[in-house]
Amino acid sequence: MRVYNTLTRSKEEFVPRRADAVAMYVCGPTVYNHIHIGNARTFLSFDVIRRYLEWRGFDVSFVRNITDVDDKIINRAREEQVTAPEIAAKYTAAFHEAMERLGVKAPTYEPYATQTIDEMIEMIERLIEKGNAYESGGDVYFAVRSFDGYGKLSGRDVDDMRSGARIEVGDLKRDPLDFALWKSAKPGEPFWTSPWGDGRPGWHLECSVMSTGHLGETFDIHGGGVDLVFPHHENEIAQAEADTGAPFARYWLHGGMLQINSEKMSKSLGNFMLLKDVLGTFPAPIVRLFMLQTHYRSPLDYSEERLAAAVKSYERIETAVRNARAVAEGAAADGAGASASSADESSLAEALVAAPEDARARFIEAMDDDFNTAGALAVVFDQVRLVNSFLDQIGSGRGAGYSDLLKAIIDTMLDLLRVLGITFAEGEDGYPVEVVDLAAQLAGYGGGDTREAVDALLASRAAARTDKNWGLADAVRDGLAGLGFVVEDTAQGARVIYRGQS
RNA sequence: GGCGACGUGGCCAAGCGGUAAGGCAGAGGCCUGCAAAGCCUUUAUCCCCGGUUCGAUUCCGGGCGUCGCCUCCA
Repeated sequence: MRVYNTLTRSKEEFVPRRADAVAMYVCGPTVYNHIHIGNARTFLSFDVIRRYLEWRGFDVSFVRNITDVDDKIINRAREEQVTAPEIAAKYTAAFHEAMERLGVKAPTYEPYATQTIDEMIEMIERLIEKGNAYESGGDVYFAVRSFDGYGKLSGRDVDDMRSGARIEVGDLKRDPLDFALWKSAKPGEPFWTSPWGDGRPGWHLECSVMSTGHLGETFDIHGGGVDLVFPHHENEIAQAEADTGAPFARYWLHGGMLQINSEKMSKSLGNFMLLKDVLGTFPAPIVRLFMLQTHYRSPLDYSEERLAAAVKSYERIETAVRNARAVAEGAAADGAGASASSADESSLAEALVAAPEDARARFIEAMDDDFNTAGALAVVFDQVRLVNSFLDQIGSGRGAGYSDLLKAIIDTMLDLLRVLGITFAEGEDGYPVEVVDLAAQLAGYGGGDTREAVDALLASRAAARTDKNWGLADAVRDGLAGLGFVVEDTAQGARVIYRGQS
């Protein structure tokens, strides 16, 4: 398995510190607002990485924090005239709900900054003791120049940065590059008691403390969006490595930005779409498919057109699964044996036999190469075409004998898609009540059950078609279409797919 | 200005030394009462210019263009 490591700017063989386990940390949200779809992309990327590592047999410890103390939270609380903890609680809950809706697995540990204050204070004390930090007017700063490796992650030279850094009048820093570990509290701000007076931790510190706290020194993977490389991750490294003297994280993985009109989506630019709103229009599997068709490190442009295209490709998979299942189940019911009736059919059958193992191998090959989800999806679509071609070849009613083969390939496809967190709803109903009226009108249905109504409509359409009463047959189909149903005539008879009203 | 990434068919996107996966869209054909779904066929001087190589989309240099970080940001 090879992964791109920002630290070395190259793809490296991935060797976790323990052969059978992976310790990974991903920077979680600062809970001052709903997360937008760009934030979601990063969480999704690392969710897939985590799922893949688990699928490959690693015991994954996945830590993702909640930063619930920060200037932005305080500002937001002021705006909304509530307390900072109320803001944090509100958006933490919203974050959890959104992650669940997106199908992002819950982390193994989810530490909160406000519950780690003691540990942070302890780290600051150690850093002061070692000469890497100093107190100044109630604040504590990290002395960037006291740490040799500063800039190694982002490829910066401390002296180059100096010219660009601004020095504010009355700054308490000794060096403009120094960053705050502890900020003294201003009136009305939340605070904790510390050896340097009442205050709160600076950004960056919580991640160093919480990651090493749960995963130990020199854990395997540290992830986040590329925009966190500097200064956030650079500072995390400085704090943690100055403290422990050991390497902080071994592989630094960074996700590319989600863009809109080729421009980074961000809250400060105001060009963002909230995840919860996007999920209101496009279900989680669609959003995942849309995002995973691009490599996680590449920029990805958001557009509704592309989401709509993802709907079509999702339906392509869904249809293949449904068709294969229908044939496999019908065949199993027949119980009769069958032999290939043509050369094409038998060569396709051979390909089908090899398909599950072949797909798995190619999927692994793609994912082992820095989590190439786009390549992995191509493998799935290849299986889709294989299955469809086969179904096309064997034609109607002759699936017998191929039932197990079809089931095996479908199971494999679904298994691979599950690694990407892309799932399919099973046997949902939720038909609109209007079908009952439609059935009363067109099929003489007298009951009140939506499923029965649909069955009655299909039965009346089948009868109409036998009588070549195309007018009635089409009226039924059009009526159902108006309610969000697609009618498909298959070898096993007519079938209805509910796509919802739109 | 400093650091970094990227530029592949109509749109999106893998591949990264032996002339190009996949998705969406388009065209033609098959199937269908008509559809839907599906199958088959079909669409690429891989941004430009040099260089290395038997051979480059793939490596190196230069150019042009787009984007990110350098301030809060996933």
